[in-house]
Amino acid sequence: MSNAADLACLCGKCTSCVIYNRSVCHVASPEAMAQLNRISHIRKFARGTVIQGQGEASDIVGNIIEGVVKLSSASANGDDHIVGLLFPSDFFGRLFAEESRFAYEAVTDVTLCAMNKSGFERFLIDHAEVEHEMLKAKLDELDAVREWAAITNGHTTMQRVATLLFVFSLRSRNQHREHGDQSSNPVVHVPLSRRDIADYLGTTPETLSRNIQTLARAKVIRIINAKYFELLNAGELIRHSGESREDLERIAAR
Amino acid sequence: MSNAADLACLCGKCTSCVIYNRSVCHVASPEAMAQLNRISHIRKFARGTVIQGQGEASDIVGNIIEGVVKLSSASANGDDHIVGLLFPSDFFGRLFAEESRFAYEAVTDVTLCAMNKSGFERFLIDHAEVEHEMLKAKLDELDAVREWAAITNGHTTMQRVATLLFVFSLRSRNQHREHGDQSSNPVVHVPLSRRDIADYLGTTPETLSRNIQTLARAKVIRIINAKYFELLNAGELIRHSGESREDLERIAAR
DNA sequence: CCTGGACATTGACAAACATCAATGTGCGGA
DNA sequence: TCCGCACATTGATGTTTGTCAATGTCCAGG
Repeated sequence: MSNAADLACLCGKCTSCVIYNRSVCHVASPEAMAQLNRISHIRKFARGTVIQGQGEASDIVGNIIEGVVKLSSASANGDDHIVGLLFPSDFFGRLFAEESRFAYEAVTDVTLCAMNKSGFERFLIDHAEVEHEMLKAKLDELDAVREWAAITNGHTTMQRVATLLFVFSLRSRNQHREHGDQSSNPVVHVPLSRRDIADYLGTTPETLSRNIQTLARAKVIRIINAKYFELLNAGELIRHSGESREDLERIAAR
Repeated sequence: MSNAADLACLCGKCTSCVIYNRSVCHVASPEAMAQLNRISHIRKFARGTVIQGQGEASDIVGNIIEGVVKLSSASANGDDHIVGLLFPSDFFGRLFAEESRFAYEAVTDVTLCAMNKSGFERFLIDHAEVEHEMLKAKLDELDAVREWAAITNGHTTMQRVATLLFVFSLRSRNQHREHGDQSSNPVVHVPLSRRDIADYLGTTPETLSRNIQTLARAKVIRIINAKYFELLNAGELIRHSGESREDLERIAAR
């Protein structure tokens, strides 16, 4: 991809990058930052693109600047499960392994701050302070994955659906208000298809749909269209999730 | 615990430690190893002991030398879920966080190579090669947790039970043979109670028991007692798991 | 503007699972 | 050795969920 290189540093200096403060880059020294600027370049992927296939050799890593990426695992019998979602500022790719155990697929159009994997690995070994930050980020991610596993494991489908909707509502807080009206109800944007949501929650599109419609009939949410919901009654949604508000906020925070 | 300090270095030099080759320690330089010897000490916990409570301040970390530790998360409504199991050579505790999101409980009698958390954190920052190894270990763990989540998520209880039994059979391979007879069937040791297994698999003790009995009636396994099974037909067990043998071996490997 | 195809919803039914209750089993302490 | 208690198993039953099939809806491309 020759024009990928042309796009290098489109983000300007890393310090003006929109995800700078939330990504591991922010601990890099000026010298390190200059090197990051050299080895990174902006790449864009259209919705639906498999950026990295399951079991494929892994050669690209980086940070997500815009969009959502799903991490999925397909079992032998054909059905696949989404084991993670990556949002802006999340690190993308599998460091220090020959191949990736999971497929990475763009769920929306995605903009990536991409780097050559082995190049970034060398960078990390030379810059212990960034590697240290990476370790901390991965420890947080480990907690988050385990927490999500605990939720999908022992809860009813309704509880999972409510949890997902509320967590997404917290994530898109202040991002979407209908007509910019601050006094109207929050609008929740879930950029996944029903099938993807179902795979993420460990259920089927049919069961998922029934639960969403039940919440709508109970006037907890209003379905604007397939990917947008108006949150009518946050308290009821929390009640349906079976989690405490604090737990939900912690889950949304990462 | 005054006699804990007395037990320091009971394992002799770290290089002769039974888990040395599998733990992060093996990349430490002689100087680093000497320091590890100074800050670590052996601690033992009886079966059932909560080594660290959920949400408690985290001040102890280390490697598991012997025994099994469960990592669990209790939700507001009372039921708790096991989000991980730790075996010998696995790292114990939550680095670089004020408190632990999960409870750590000794499932069997446990021997730990324990260190003060902040002491080990300082050690890691001074020894980038060990921190690098820790990062690699945590990346592997992340893959493993996601893989396990994919299994518990979208499979039937029978598939999960078969998967667990087969993975444990691979882990205890060559460890248990009835009467030392190498030609007899493998003996699988599952050191968890039915409730713990159920919590780990996201089901109930009753459903779990029914599935185990079904496997026994089908002569896939023989129940020796509650925690020991003889593996009569590995191929059938794999078939019931719905996974490929390679996937199961990878899961068992970590 | 119309149309085709992908996606979402709804319905009917069967299978899997949780729950409640009772019975069986094995282990450790008196 | 016996007893009591925790744990495991079994049974009966109702709920939840997956599956199969049909219908409805939305959007992009002609």
